[in-house]
Amino acid sequence: MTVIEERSYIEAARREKLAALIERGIAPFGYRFERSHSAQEALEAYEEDGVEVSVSTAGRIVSMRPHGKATFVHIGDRSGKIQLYFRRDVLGDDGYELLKLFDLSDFIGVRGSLFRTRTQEVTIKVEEFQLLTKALRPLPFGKEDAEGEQHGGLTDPEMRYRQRYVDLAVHADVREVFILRAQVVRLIRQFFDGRGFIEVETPILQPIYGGAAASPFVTNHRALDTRLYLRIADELYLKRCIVGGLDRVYEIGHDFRNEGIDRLHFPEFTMLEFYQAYADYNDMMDVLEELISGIVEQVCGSLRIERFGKTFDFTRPWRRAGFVDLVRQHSGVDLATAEDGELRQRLRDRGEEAVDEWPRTKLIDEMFKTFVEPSLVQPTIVQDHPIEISPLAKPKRGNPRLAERFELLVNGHELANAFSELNDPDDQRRRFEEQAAAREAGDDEAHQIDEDFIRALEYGMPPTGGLGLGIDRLIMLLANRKSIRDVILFPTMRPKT
RNA sequence: GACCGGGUAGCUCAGCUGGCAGAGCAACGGACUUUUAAUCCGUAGGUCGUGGGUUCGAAACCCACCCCGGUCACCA
Repeated sequence: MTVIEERSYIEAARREKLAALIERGIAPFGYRFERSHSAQEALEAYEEDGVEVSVSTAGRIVSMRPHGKATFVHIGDRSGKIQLYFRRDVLGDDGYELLKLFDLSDFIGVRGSLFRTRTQEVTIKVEEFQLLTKALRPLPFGKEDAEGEQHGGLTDPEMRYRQRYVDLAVHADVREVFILRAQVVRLIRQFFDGRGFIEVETPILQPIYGGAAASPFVTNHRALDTRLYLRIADELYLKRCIVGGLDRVYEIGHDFRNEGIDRLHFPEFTMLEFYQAYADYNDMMDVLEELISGIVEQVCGSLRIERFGKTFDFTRPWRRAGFVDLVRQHSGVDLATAEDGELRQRLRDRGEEAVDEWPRTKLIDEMFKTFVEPSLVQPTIVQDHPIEISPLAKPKRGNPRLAERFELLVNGHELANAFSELNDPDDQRRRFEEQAAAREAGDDEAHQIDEDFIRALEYGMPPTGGLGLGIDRLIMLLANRKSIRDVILFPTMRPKT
């Protein structure tokens, strides 16, 4: 009893109804219900007045308008909403009285026939109904007026992320984002399966992390008494698959990077990586264009899409531009000849601080991010990065100071990164050693030396093109969402104390 | 990590220069058989993020802390 007294008066009222239901022998948490139609299907099944169409459907009560001896209720499922009409003279006194024990958010199942109300809304005239689940907490359903304007509802971002189930239950457009996400992932799998790729799963817990420049999460395996890292990329294991003769592989999975959180970054995110033997980075550009333009067209119905108040055109071919050329055009600096001091000065002029501690690799990267990235709105392939910032890519044919690498940028954000994969084990060892030296010098995001990976390359890896694509950022673009958290179902939050 | 903004009823929010903690929706009771932000009458509902301080008096002012958002930093 004290427990109930400590609850809010609203929950207490629902608990009282729960008790009243049990007293009447009604199970408040049902087992199943046979539906003949979803809400949407029921709306479509209506023919005309006088034609009897009987339907059984179920859903959550999202609005209720009692009028004495008749009551209007809307229930919703994933397909949409439908109105129910309960009449005392149809359901009998006892049956109709039961409605008073129902609340917003309860799940019910109904059977009845379709008709149109005076206001022309297709509605089920309920002949039988049953409670399927009693909700003990109310969902904050707002109200929608005639103009479709929302009143009330749920806006607190903290609750929307912490209790995503509430956000989903209340906002159809949030459900749409995750339905779209599932559709995109399905299209990706179809794309690669249709091209002779096989989907593989590589370790998430790794004794040595690599394949990107990032800080890892560290954990411990008790039985092996060993330190393990959560992967920051799939890359090095997928290339081992190529060494082993799998020829074309892809993986869709989570990578983990122990970094800050902002609109574009989240420590646990979804990456697609694929590797194709006997291909180079030019082939990867074609594959990527085909993949992305195909998804955009199938999901959005057009290659030109309006997002974030801009128009993006994914019609092939996309613009292609050289990394060094772009930096020269936007900053006047030639990375081939510029000294570190000049780069530092240019960045300092742009308000960057702490530039004195940055190694050259970081300076190059920042030059691009600061001067070039914001201006690349339309899909752009940026290619041929300086080799020192690309330790896993082959040198460019004809210019060994550059790497056969490209990134796809859309709306000033990196979406994908690809190489002609470095397959010379001695060169790979030298690159790792440079990385190790950088680590010594304090760059704790530089690669560790992965001896097993080098050994794999020594057995011989065919020429291979590889690519990584951030799924979350792709979904953000397609779903028109500004924050990566809006495309992740349950974003980790700091625990409440 | 730094700075800015926020945390008040179940939800959305107001609360001025310190003076009895409010509204709409939701809830509860009543009326109402085609309503749809239903309407009408009535009732109840609060650890004002937490802990200290100033004051006759603090939701408001001061200090510390917690949580969220944004910007920056970090982050290919």
